[in-house]
Amino acid sequence: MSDAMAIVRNASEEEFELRRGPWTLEEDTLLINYIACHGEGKWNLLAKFAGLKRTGKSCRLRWLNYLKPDIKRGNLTPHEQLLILELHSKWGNRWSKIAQQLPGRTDNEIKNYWRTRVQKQARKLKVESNSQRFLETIQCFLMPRLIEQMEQISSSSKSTSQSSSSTPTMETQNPAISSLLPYQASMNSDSMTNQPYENPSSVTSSTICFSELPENLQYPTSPTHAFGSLLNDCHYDMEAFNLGPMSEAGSGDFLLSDGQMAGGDWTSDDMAGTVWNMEEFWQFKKPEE
DNA sequence: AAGTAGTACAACCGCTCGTGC
DNA sequence: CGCACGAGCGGTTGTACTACT
Repeated sequence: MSDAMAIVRNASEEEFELRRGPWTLEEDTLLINYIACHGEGKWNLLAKFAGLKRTGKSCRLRWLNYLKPDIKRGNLTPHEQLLILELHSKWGNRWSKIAQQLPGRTDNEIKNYWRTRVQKQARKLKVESNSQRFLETIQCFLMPRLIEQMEQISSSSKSTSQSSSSTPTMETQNPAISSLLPYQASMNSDSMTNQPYENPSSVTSSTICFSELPENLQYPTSPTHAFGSLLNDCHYDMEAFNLGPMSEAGSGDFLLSDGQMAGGDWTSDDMAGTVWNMEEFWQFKKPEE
């Protein structure tokens, strides 16, 4: 059927018309109530018994991506963006696997983020989004800038807030994340030590300012090139960065320090305003054709 | 204010995988 | 082994919203 929004008739299976398109409040309520009473699973039967004129597939998707109580709304924090970049460099388009490391975020959301923001910039740069060159660009520029931004948030919050938050941290929310932190011991930045991360709630605006990038910044010909030119003043331990293809799990993975992960409520509304501005970032000089 | 372009994201589709018979 | 079915995954599309002219 060419008309994607057409009503599907399948008389052999259903005596009613299957609904498609946006969910209504009534449908959402039906689905929520049914799952509250009977739990998830058996989606086709669920759709039938809940009185929903939807496919089981559709119900499952609606629940997992939108209605589930622990779904986190709002912009991705710098920490989450960094984690996505890191995990994607490791696992590729394994969105569900990546989503498992970001509590409250769905694979769909992460996929959308990657396609609409990251890949779009790759296209602008005429860099193949899955190429080694693009991977290097991410590693050499995006990740350090995100780390720097998180560092700024950290130091800012330390100076303005001494109260420790009782809000669950990313680490405590998801033990899997804390297990992904071999990187912490390698980061030599003064504020990248293992100090507990304070609640950054005092930070209300922390959009990365990429105007700090050198005006004549060249597209990196190598990771070393990029780090050397950009991060000499940033106190990063270059040895700590695994600048290789990052495709293998294990030692040397580029991961966040414990201090970055713990203590801060990265999910707070304040942090939701910390949209990492990709457009500003990509202002550096495009590679020669 | 209106039209247009760009963006974000919800939803759908096709495919694969696992399981039970 | 092969089939049917449910579940899940990644890719793609449609559209509402926003920014820009």
